[in-house]
Amino acid sequence: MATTSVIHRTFAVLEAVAASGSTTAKEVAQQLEIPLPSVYRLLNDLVANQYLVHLKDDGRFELGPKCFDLGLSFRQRLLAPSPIRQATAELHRTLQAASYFAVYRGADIVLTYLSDCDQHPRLRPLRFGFHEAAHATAFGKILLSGMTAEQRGSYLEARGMPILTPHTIARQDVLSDHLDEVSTRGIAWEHEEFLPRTTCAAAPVRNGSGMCVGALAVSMPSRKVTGLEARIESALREYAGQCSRYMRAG
Amino acid sequence: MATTSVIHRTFAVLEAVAASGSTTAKEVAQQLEIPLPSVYRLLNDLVANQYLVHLKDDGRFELGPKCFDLGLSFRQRLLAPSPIRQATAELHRTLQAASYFAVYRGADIVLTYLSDCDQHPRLRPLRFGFHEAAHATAFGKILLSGMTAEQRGSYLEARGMPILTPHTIARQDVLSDHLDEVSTRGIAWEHEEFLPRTTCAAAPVRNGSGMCVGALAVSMPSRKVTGLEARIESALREYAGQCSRYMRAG
DNA sequence: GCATGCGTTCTCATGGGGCGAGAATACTCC
DNA sequence: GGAGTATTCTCGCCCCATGAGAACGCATGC
Repeated sequence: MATTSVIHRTFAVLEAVAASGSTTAKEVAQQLEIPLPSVYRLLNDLVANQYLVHLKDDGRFELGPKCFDLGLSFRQRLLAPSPIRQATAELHRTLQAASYFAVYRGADIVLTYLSDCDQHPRLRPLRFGFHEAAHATAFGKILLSGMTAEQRGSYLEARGMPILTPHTIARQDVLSDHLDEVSTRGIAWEHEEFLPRTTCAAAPVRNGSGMCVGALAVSMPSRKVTGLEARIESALREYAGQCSRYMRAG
Repeated sequence: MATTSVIHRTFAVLEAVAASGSTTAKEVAQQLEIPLPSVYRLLNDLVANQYLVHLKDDGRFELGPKCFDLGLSFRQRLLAPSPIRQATAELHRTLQAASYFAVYRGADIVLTYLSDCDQHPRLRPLRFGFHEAAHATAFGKILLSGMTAEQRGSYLEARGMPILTPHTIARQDVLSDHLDEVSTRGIAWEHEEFLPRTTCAAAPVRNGSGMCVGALAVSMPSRKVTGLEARIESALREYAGQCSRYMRAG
């Protein structure tokens, strides 16, 4: 499948170490079904490149500093710019709800900022860099609705549409109709399709050409939403508009 | 030098992308002096493994989500346990100074927690995962003094003793004498050897066998230190003692 | 001291597959 | 439609990754 098997293997080893936190050459070998000498070669190469460290005491391997550096570089590159962060934080304050900002990244959809607090915590699986389940999140719907039909098709093809709750939209045609509506309304709602008892809403952020480039979203316990729909939508539009203004300027 | 050149090359490409934030195949090729087709092969393998993404719009390559995952795993593995973090934070509050906690990690010396605030900010280059310049930091001196002579020798051999300020100790024999003193006093001072106008101090944290396993440290503007030396030392000893107690228990 | 076990490295013959020049293709922008 | 650029394909060469097996180093136990 992958052209160069060495590289694939190397990352398999690296990820095996990452997953277990701390492991031995033997464990990696039997887990990945690679002969021991080869595993040692790979591990040593990874150590030489500072992606692993070899703990001499007990002969275990763990992640090395370069792994963290990569993470930092990724974060630095992707973190939403300060005006966007501010708008997201104000949305959080205004609606008393955890707020999110997401963008396209190549073919992907990625969360690049979150604003929450102890009273209004983020949804558990959501974090900076989150890039799954677009079909079941409000910001995902916004960004899916901004794609061309074929982009969206290959996106859903590649990732599938996992069923996360009884309300998750699991059929492409249903989703497609739903996204048309999202697109015309300029707001996406997500009612317990991602997590039980949780509702999200999102609005698009556009650049100078009017193209959708991002999504601003909030999450709330479903019981708190009733009656506030209009207020949520107008706040989303308001702050998404702020973001769009920044996008047009920059 | 590295046995498997493929792996070395692959990481060279990955790091080139990380360093530039966003780059093209051609730039990588001429920067690393690797023929273009080979660069594309490596880039595509990295994309296939989710360590890079290929931005279709402008044909640039950037870091992929797996990079962030690695960073998270590293952080999760290394972050100091909660009692240690609390002790470090209390030291910060007590002395009104940014506080740090560092440990051994294989042959390395790594910062695994920092506690600071706007009034008492951390030293700029210091961050979670920092693992350089042990000869010029207080916590580094503590942990170097806890090594055997040959461990320390090979450590300094491998990393050298870069001169960071006019006061940086740059000779191994001088450092060695200094570390003997540190070891007997049970406190390390660092006076503007790492950053100008900045002074640090550290105390060892020991496990049940009395072996040094960590270092608790503070940094302050040098002008604020005068007259407080005794108070700083006793607070360091106090909270390092708390950490040691935790280490004996765990 | 000798035996045992485990982690790690070495040796070496084999052949899979990585390599890179060059060409071909797929784009985009005038 | 043509020039320029980004990306992939082709293909034969030969390098070097591979893995079985053995050897080494270093514990611990008897």
